[in-house]
Amino acid sequence: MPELPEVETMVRGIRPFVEGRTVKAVLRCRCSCKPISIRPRLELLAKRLVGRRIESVRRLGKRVVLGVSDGSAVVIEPRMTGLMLLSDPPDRLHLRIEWKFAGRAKYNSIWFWDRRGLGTVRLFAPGELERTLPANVLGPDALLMDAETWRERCRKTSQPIKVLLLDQRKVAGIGNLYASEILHVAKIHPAKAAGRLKADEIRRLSEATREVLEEAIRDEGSTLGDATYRTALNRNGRYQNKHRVYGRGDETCPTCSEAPIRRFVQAQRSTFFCPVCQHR
DNA sequence: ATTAATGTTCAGAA
DNA sequence: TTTCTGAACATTAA
Repeated sequence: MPELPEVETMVRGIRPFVEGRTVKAVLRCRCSCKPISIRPRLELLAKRLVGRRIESVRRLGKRVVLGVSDGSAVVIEPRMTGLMLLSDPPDRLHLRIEWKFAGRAKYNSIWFWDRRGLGTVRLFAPGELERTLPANVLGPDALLMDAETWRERCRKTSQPIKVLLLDQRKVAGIGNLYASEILHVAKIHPAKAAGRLKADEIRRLSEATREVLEEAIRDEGSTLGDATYRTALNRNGRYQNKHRVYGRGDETCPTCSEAPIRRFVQAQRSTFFCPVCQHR
């Protein structure tokens, strides 16, 4: 499930083989499943991109953005199971789009692979991305948040802090897995109202967010047992080995060794926490 | 064999 | 305005 660390890993993985290169072709991969959402349709997308250079590869929240030489931008949204790959997809059946580049390097293509097919690919005209995703739609990046920004974002809301962490308008990049991990490190109960967090809880939240996300990036993200996330070069992430609570219901808390991790549902998603470390 | 669960985003309802 | 629910989809486990 690509969240900030996984998307950052994809971006860093493909960047050296994409930036500065000219698009030679954009191809639909043969795939018997329902087609994913591509706007404009693939033939038109190809026409707009072929012959142009990709000047930048960056991450916007949980999205991958390819900056094109004419000022337009390709935005890839992996959602649940989407991956950006340089080679070796988990299977060929769910390859969706291939971008081919002119010239010869170690890798001359990138692919968007997506098993469930909930991912999307969109071309934004110059300036359109800034208009479509203004600050009130996409909050500040989780890695750039300081304690003061956290305080402002959490103000005056009864939203449980775990639910707030998932709200991309409040803060961009955190998903279900890292929300549980961050709150455990910060020692904050996931159901606590964000607006009632004390100053030192806000400080811990700010520090835990950076700590968890940066370490997860160093470990190239989390590859769960039944999930399909891999790096651009078909490696497993390693951060799953360091998960403290996510997916560890009934296991003893690694921090206090005093209680089993508990699972409950918030906003229709699983939340994991330690009732001792994260009291009240 | 059917059903639930998985977790991100958006449309539409409350 | 804000908050919530269901749908999009494919696969696996129960």
